[in-house]
Amino acid sequence: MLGCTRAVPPEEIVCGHRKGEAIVLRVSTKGEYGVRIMVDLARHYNGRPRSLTDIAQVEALPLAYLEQLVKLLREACPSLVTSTRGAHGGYRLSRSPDKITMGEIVRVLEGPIAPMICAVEGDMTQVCGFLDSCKTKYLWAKVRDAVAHTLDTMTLADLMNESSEQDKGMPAHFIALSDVHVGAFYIPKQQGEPEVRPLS
Amino acid sequence: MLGCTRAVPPEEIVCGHRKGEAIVLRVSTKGEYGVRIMVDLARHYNGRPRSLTDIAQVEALPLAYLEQLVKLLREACPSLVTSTRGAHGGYRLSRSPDKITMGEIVRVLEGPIAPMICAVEGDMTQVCGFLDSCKTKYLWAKVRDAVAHTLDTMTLADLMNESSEQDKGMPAHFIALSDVHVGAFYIPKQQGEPEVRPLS
DNA sequence: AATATATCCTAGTGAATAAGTCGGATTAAG
DNA sequence: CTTAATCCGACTTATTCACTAGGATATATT
Repeated sequence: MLGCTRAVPPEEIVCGHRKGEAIVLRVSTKGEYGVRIMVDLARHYNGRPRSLTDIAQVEALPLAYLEQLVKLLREACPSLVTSTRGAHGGYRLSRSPDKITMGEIVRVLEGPIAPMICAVEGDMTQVCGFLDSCKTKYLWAKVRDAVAHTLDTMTLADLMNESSEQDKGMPAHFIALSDVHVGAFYIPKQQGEPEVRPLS
Repeated sequence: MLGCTRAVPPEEIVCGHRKGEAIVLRVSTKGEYGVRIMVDLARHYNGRPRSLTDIAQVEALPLAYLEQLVKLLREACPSLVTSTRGAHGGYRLSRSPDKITMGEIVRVLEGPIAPMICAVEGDMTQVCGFLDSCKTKYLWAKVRDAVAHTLDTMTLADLMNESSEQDKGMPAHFIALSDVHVGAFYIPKQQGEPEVRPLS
């Protein structure tokens, strides 16, 4: 249901990612697409294994790239998805959605949460001998903990239920510094009919 | 007092940034060095203007690069630093440290806070017409708000006072996923004596 | 058995960004 | 009038990102 790829030469229009947009604390497409995969799998939790081909088509994302991401999800310890090979194969969540936190997913896909490597999760005293005199350490550690807390207290099941209340306005008590407006959307060229018809 | 540059070919050792380290929600050197400049200026708040040459030497960062960053701080509206040109010139904070939030600094240096552009600060409804069916929007918006709240509720003055209590152990209730160990540090080759003697 | 449809695996690649570098112009203090 | 500083913009290089390519293997259906 989503049209959000990066490789869009003609019009350069995407959803979660676009080129040349200067924002901070970015999550790469690995994290974005990987979370999408997990949401899709959660949606089909009780059912036959779901193929990546289907996910790629519905989300309008490149299949070969998703294969790399799902590999990370499968090889994680403990694993997040299980696969069945062959025809009618596909992927399933290896646990129920309420047993999977978003922090787990994001860390598997993107690595530890840290604004910079001297503020990586866990013990930091080994990282930089200067840290005693480094006031900025405290700042980045606080940012890291805020993000980690947000991700670790939300499960995949929580996310599935959180689709309605956000529509009636977020708090939005922070200053809007950006002014992004996109008027059209990328429709991947497919051999058949595109089943997504965005913003006509 | 710090040795933390990126361009370190021989040994590849830095503080806040190192190459090839897979972490998520990264802040670039622009943000890191820029915050350092502000901390330095806050430390010298009541005094003669402080030259970038001095800051570059003390922090062991490239002067020409810092010039680009301080330009952002100066041209911001409202401005964060003011400059006086000529000999014995330099920079000063344009406000007292308790009137400057870390959020303001980071946004000036790095742009709006957003894990991805469809979760940029402010109104998001224009960004993606698919968002109704996009569960992941809620996740990234929450991450963004957590970061923004952390940065917006901390002033530069707060950061100056926060050097002691962090030493006696952070909460550290999050899982350590990384295991970063650095044994040595970069000492920039200077013509004279290096006044920083790290970890010897 | 053959075919179609999946997962699985490793390299490679082009574009974009990050992180500086370089050369010079302007301004003011001593 | 020399020195030390800010100011400015173009250029460069390394790294990372976001894929693409080309297969090998496994299994359900015909």
